[in-house]
Amino acid sequence: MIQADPAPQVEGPHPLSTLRHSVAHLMASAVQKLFPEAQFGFGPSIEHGFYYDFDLPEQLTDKDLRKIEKEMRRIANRSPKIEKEVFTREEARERLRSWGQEFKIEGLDLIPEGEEISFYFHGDGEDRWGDLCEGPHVDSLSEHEFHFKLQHVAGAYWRGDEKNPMLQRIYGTAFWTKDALKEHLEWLEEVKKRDHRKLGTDLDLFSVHANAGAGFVFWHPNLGVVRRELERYWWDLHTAGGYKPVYTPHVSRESLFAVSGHLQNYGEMMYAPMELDELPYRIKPMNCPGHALIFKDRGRSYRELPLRWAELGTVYRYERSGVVHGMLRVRGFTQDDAHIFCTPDQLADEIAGVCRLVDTVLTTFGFEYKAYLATKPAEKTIGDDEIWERATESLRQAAAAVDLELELDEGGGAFYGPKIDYKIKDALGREWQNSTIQCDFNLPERFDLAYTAPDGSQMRPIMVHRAILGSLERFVGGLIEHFGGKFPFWIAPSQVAVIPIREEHADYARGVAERLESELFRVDAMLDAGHMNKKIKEAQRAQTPYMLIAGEREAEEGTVAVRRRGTREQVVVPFETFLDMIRGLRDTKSLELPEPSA
RNA sequence: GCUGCUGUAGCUCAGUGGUAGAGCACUUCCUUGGUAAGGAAGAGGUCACGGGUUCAAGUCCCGUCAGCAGCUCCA
Repeated sequence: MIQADPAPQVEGPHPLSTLRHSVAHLMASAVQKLFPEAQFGFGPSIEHGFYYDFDLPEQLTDKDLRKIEKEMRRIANRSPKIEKEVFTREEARERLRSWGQEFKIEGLDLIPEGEEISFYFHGDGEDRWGDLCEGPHVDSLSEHEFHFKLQHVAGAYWRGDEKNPMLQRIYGTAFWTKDALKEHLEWLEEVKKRDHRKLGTDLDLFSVHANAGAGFVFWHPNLGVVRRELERYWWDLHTAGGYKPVYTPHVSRESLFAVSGHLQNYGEMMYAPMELDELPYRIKPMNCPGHALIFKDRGRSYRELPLRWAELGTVYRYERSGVVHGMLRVRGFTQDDAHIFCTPDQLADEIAGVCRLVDTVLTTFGFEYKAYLATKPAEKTIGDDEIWERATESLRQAAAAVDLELELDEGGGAFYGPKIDYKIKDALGREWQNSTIQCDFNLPERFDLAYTAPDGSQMRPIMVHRAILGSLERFVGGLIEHFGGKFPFWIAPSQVAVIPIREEHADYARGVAERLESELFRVDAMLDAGHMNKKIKEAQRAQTPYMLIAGEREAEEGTVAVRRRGTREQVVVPFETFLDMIRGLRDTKSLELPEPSA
């Protein structure tokens, strides 16, 4: 995963965000010049640039963007100053009305009473243009002091509400120097190359099919290997962590989801019922009801708790057609789900255990993450204040116990309990939620779960939902981008390519390949009569971590010429030395790809 | 779901209402090569799908499906 936009945030006379906001104004004035009927929405600076929303009589195309850029340059060439003017609310309203800017008038009404109301103007004569805006802005718009590019146009709802009309949004970016802009654009190209959808095709990892439906992922053998290694690792960790495997059906009677409440609260995300023997059945959107049924199957004692049950459970959810995205947002996916049934006293320890597990897994893949504590929402919650406070405190304690820093997400909890969410970043710098730890007071109540306490009374357990990878689809999609297709040795689809120099060396090469295979390494034995150079190229293309090239000398000495992914140099070492090295890489799940030392 | 764009060979993409194209990949033969493209020949197509306009549709129109950039919503 690309860590961050490497474009240097070159020090200009103002912060980059101020420049970008001013360029957004410049763009808006150019748009008004070209489309006098334009209505204006909002036009802020954003992480990598800026946008401005317009209501226009015609649909913009990329061609229009070039025209607008040209007009922006013409205006900027006159080095217009940007000037601020303070208005009273009534003056502002009057001005906006005279300009016929309905959206802006709505914007004016959003400004709280007592706050300063300002306009920013730039340009002279016919070019004069002003906008209701709190600023700040750069002093002047001279084209020699900054560089910009308009990137694309997209629809966006007025004030982000899908009930409102849709405006046209133009995205652009701006920097103080030409080099910084260039570097940013190159970074965007790099991001595109690492897109998991592109690599998914290039490396033969996965596919989706119009004929199967949007949002359903087909894992090809190469990615199947990655998944299987990941699952093996996951089960090893969970077995060691005291989790027991459970398996629950994909389809259940609808009444189960009425008990769990999913039908009422989550119904629009669920697939339509199917009828069997005149009863409605549903495909599961979550695994928790099944786990609750297992808990409830017999009486439970406090002596059994905590119970930790894990399932790689495949669920199906209806996602709106416009939101599906490669492997990152799909309609059928497998959660690395587990539920912990425990007493309130055990909660903090259990949470701490999960936090440790999350850290172990995310660190193994070199992910950086942030954790958020999501607390009780303002309304519509279940459970009394005391249990909320106690659970929230347990989450805090647990985090403190494992030195996990929590950012507060006030009121961001589920209606059924507080939670800790983890977020990692993808190649575009977008944050994706993967790991989550959620306390649930609701489901135990709905299913009337109980255990017998030491005093013989029936007590309600707390149920902790937790996922570490989130879903295998999203996590692996993230992994592809994180590593740019260059998987670490232990999960790489093909780990070692074996290439004889000439056909007569194929016997020695075959011996090498068979020895590797006997130790369960994944070997691409390229033993046919083709050209060595072609095989090297093919192994490079496939991102195979190591190539072993064997000719006469190697066959005589029992060595291999090792060529490491991403390099052109070879190191000749005894085959046994290489074997020892890769055993170590596999066993330690190393992220490194070292050169063997002779 | 909404706005806009796109859909031609495995991949990347040309294609002006009148015979379906290129490069790479693939197959076969030749080449026996010490670290990223040796040579020749061949095969490969429901131009996403359905309807319409037209003497004639990959090309124009409508619909459906899928993809892309966003908005909105989520693992």
